[in-house]
Amino acid sequence: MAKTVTLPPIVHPTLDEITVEGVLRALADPVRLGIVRQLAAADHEIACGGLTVPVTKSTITHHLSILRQAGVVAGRQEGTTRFNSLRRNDLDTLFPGLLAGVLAAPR
Amino acid sequence: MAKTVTLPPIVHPTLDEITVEGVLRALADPVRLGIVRQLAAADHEIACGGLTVPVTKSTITHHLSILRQAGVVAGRQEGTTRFNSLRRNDLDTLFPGLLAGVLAAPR
DNA sequence: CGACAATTTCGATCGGCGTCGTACAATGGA
DNA sequence: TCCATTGTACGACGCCGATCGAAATTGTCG
Repeated sequence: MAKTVTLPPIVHPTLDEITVEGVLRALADPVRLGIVRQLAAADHEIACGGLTVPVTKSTITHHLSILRQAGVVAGRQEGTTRFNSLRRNDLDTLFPGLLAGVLAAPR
Repeated sequence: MAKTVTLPPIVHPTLDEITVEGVLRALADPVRLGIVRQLAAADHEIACGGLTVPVTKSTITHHLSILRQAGVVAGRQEGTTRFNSLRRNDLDTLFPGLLAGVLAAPR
């Protein structure tokens, strides 16, 4: 059998668990905003190691955890690699225009 | 004489001085988010004392200062009273949809 | 099995920020 | 002139979060 999912499943908040304040807090950090921008620019998944950020790996893990708990980012496990993607549809549903407005900012 | 403007003029950032991260940081606080919601709901100016928030006066002053420095709120002095209003047009110009998305949130 | 690679977890540190109370300044009216 | 009202300035305190390094977990490949 090829099924080897021993890792604890990654938990994501459901739509009704996502709060606007949580999302704003998650986005209100330069490192996390950079991560979100990279995920939005390349509209495919990106592994932790594929992110360009000026912090260590463990700090990246911390930021991704916050982004996931806030409902901004989704994570998918594949082997030892974790692929991250923007929950664009969900965010657009809850807070239409928010993400677009943030990403429209030149800087 | 009726003209008595001796107070230091309130400074507001110009459009090119407003950053998305500054705005997000300003909005990422429950008290400040409440203030913004009140200003948005009543689309007229509100004095500091007219805001309903669970903190002391001096803390309100602090939060309004942050909101003003971030470019979210504009202040206008009239006598001893300071009237505050949302810089809705400016924010919509810089980050179209952001404010709408935030205000669309049920909670 | 053993080595390596990807990521997480843990513990510790350190700075920033939200909060308050008090004192202070400015304005307008009695 | 004196006082009430409105808001600001300042100092202090406590807590949360961003950061790092080291150790642990998990999976893959020889």
